[in-house]
Amino acid sequence: MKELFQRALADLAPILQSDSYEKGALLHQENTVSFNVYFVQSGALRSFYYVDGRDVTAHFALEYGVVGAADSIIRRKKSRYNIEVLEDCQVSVLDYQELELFLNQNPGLERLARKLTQMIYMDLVERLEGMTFLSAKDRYEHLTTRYPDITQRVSLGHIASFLGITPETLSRIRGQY
Amino acid sequence: MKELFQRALADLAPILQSDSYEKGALLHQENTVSFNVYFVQSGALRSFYYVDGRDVTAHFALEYGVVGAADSIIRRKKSRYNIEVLEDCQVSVLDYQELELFLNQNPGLERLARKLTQMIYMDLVERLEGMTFLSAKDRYEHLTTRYPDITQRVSLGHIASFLGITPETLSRIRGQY
DNA sequence: CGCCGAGTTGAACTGAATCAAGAAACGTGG
DNA sequence: CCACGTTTCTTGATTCAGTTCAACTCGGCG
Repeated sequence: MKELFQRALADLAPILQSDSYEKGALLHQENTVSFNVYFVQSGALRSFYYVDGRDVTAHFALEYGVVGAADSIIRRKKSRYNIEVLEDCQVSVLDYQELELFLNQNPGLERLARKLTQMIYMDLVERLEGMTFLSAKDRYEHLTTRYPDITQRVSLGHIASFLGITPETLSRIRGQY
Repeated sequence: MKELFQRALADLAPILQSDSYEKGALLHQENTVSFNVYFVQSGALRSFYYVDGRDVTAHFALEYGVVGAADSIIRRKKSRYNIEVLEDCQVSVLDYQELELFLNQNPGLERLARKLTQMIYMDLVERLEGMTFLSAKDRYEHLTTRYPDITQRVSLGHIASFLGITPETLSRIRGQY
């Protein structure tokens, strides 16, 4: 992922914009349209949505991660997601519509764009598989194996909803060591 | 999806190959490499993999659906998936590597390819969300709403594993009407 | 200090899994 | 076309992972 990320930053530089945000900032609000894709250089963000009043984390983006309102970008409609800064961060922002124009003029970059999408896709496939047949504990361990420092960096409540369990269950899982 | 599917068939015709297969055929076997993408014109297929001996359906592809060994295509490695014909079917087969060459020569089709990928992606997003906070019953109802005839066409065991529940639970859900 | 949100702990409850036994449906060969 | 075996589906009893609700602890911050 990291190499691809770096290449994307380099090759898309002409249409990228660097920005930094503070913890707590809301980069995108549900029910609005946004074509922004954030490439995270440092810090941590998450996207989340509400399910009957309950805040559910859809995705975490740490260093070399990417986050955006995928539904808005793809369907060109208002998004169900919010994007929040969890740690002061430095990001490169890409406007997806600009990207499409840029790709028209630089077809040589199409392959890179495709690869990036594919990585994001495979990530989701893995998560889906985890959700269908792993126990809460196994899902937690899988997450911490992939992102060992995540528990130090984001609140356990957010991790719990990301894993599809309650904060209480997560606490008990963590307790049994 | 349907319109996009039709456009893809038309625009990619030069590199597509029509084929038909009988129920029971195994179009792809795990631990082998395959770059084939099947566009389903009629009939039904599924992809599945094994989790400690248990057969788990990853994806169904009915009319206007698409199926392939995504992991093999993306990572260019042996796949964990099998692809099986559930109903006699007519498909258009696309070799993903050929597609990439074809796209180099026809950059005008890049956008179509991207859209197709995006649809597939959003499908997965929805499924993931369903898995994280819907009950077994709700997931079943969601599936039958989207594909009303699926219960007549594919075995309940396959549907159960697709939904991440046991056949017994599915049977009970269906019984309570 | 004292509050407040985040995390923990406990007890009761519940949705779904498991194990086990039958009942249908299904296709294959006589 | 029927009989048989196999696979698929159903039903029941029990167990278990995870939820819910409620109370309590802790660390930071006004």
